Amino acid sequence: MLPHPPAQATLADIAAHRLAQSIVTGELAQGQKLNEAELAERFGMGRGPLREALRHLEGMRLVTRVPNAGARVVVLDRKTLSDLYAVREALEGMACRIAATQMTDEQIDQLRHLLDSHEKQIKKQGGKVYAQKEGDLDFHFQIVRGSGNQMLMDLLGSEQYQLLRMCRYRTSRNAERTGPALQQHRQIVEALAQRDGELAEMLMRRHIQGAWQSISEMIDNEEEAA
Amino acid sequence: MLPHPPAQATLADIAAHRLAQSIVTGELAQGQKLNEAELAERFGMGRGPLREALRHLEGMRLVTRVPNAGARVVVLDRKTLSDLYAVREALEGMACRIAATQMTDEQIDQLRHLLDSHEKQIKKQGGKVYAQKEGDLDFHFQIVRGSGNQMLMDLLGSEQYQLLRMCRYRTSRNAERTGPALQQHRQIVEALAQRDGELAEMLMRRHIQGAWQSISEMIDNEEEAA
DNA sequence: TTTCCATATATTGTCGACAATTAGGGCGCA
DNA sequence: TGCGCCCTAATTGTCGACAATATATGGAAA
Repeated sequence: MLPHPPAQATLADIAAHRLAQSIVTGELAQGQKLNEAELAERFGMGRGPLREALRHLEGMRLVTRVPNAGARVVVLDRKTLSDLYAVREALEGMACRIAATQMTDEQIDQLRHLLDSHEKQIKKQGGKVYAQKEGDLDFHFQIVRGSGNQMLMDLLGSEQYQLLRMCRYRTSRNAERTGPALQQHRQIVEALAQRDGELAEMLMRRHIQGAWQSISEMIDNEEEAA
Repeated sequence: MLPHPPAQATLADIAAHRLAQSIVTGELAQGQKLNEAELAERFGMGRGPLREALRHLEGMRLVTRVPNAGARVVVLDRKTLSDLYAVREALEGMACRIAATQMTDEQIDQLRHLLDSHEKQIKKQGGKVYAQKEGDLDFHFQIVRGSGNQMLMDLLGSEQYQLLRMCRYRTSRNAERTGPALQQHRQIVEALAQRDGELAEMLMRRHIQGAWQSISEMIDNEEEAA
C-alpha cells in the first residue's frame, strides 16, 4: 500500500521505496546507521542514486542526517508519538468535518463495505491483526481523501502515515483494540452519512485519543519490561 | 530567517538553502524549469550535490519532479492555497490551545514585545510591509514553538511556512491588513496570558480565516486583471 | 499548409574514482 | 593504570565522464 509503487521510476525512487518499506516494517531498526556503500551494494546500484534516496527520506523525516556523519533511521520515542497523535487528531478531525459535506453517497457506501470486510476478517482470524491494521489505515485515508484537501492527503499520506505504520508494526502483536475501533469507525461513517460534520469530527477525535491512550500504555509496558 | 542557516553544511545543503530562498522570494518564478547544469554552474558546484538538493526540496514540496523530465518550481494555484490555509487553521488553532497551558509568562511577555516592535515599524514606515510580514511569521512561529510540539514545528516551520512565505511575497505589495492583523495578534496574546486555550484557539482560527479571505480576494483581482 | 517521422541536440540518470572528514586503535607519557 | 596524541582505516562528500531518455529541428509525404 506504499504511496509510490512507481511505474517508470528512477533508481533513486526505487531505493527510496525499498528503504521506506524496510524502515516501516522494522526490518531496519530504529536508530540504525545507514551505510551508503552497503545499501548501494544490496540494491545493486551506485552510491549516487542511493544518496538521493536518503535525501528524499530525510525530507520525509524517515531518516535523520548529520553532515559528514551519515544517516540513521529515525527513532520514535514517546514524545514524538505523542506529538504525532496530537497532530493527527487536529488534522483528521478537520478531514471528517469537511468530508461530511464533500463525500458522495457512493463514497460513504464504499466506506461501509470496507468496514464490512474488516469485520469478516476479524471474525475469521482473531490473531492475525496485521491485515486489519493496514485496513484501518485505509479507512482513515479514505476519509482524508474524501475531504478533497490535497495538502492533507500529502501530509498524512506521504509522511506521517509512514511513521504511523512504523508504530503499528511495532505494537501490532498485542493490539486488542480492533473490536471497539471497528465500532467507532461505524459511528463515524454514520455521522458522515447524516452529513453531521461536527459530530463526525468529535467522534474521530475521540477515536484517535483512544488509540493514543492504548498505544501509550503499550509503550509503558515495554519500557517497564526493559 | 530561513530554518537552516547551516553552520557546517555540505554543498547540497547550501544549494537547497539558496534554491529555497530564490523560490520563496519569487526570484525563481512558479512553474519555472530548473536546469541542473545551469544551476550547478551558477552555484559553483557539480551536478551531484545539486541533484541531492533538488531531491530535498522535492520532499519539502517546493519543487515537483518528473522522471527523466526534470524539476520545476511548484505552482501555488487557488486550490492549493485554500487547502494550505485550512490546514493552517487546524494546526495553528491546536498550537494556540496547547500553548495557553505550556508557555511560560516570560515567553508570553516576549510575544508582547514582538508586537510592540511590529507596531512601531508599522507607524514608522507605512509602505514597507515586507519586514512586518516576516515578523508576522515570527509571531505565528513563536506560538507554535510555545506549544512544544516538535512535529508541529517541523510541519509548519520547514515545509508549509515556506509555501506561505512564497505566497506572502507574491501578495505583499497591496496588503492593507496589517492594522487589523496586529489587533488580532494582541487579542490572541491576551487570551494566552489568561491561559484561556479555547479562546486563543478560536481567535487564531478567525485570524487565519480572515487572512485567507483577504488573500483570496487578491487572487481574484489578479486573475481578473489577467 | 499540415502532419508525421527521423535525425540531432540538450538534459537527465548513472557510475566510478578521488578528496575530505570522521571514527577507531595503538602507542607513548605522566 | 589512565590520559592524550597520532596514525590508520572507514565513510562521507564531490567531481567528471558516459549512457539513456526526452525535447527540438528539419524535411518529406499527404
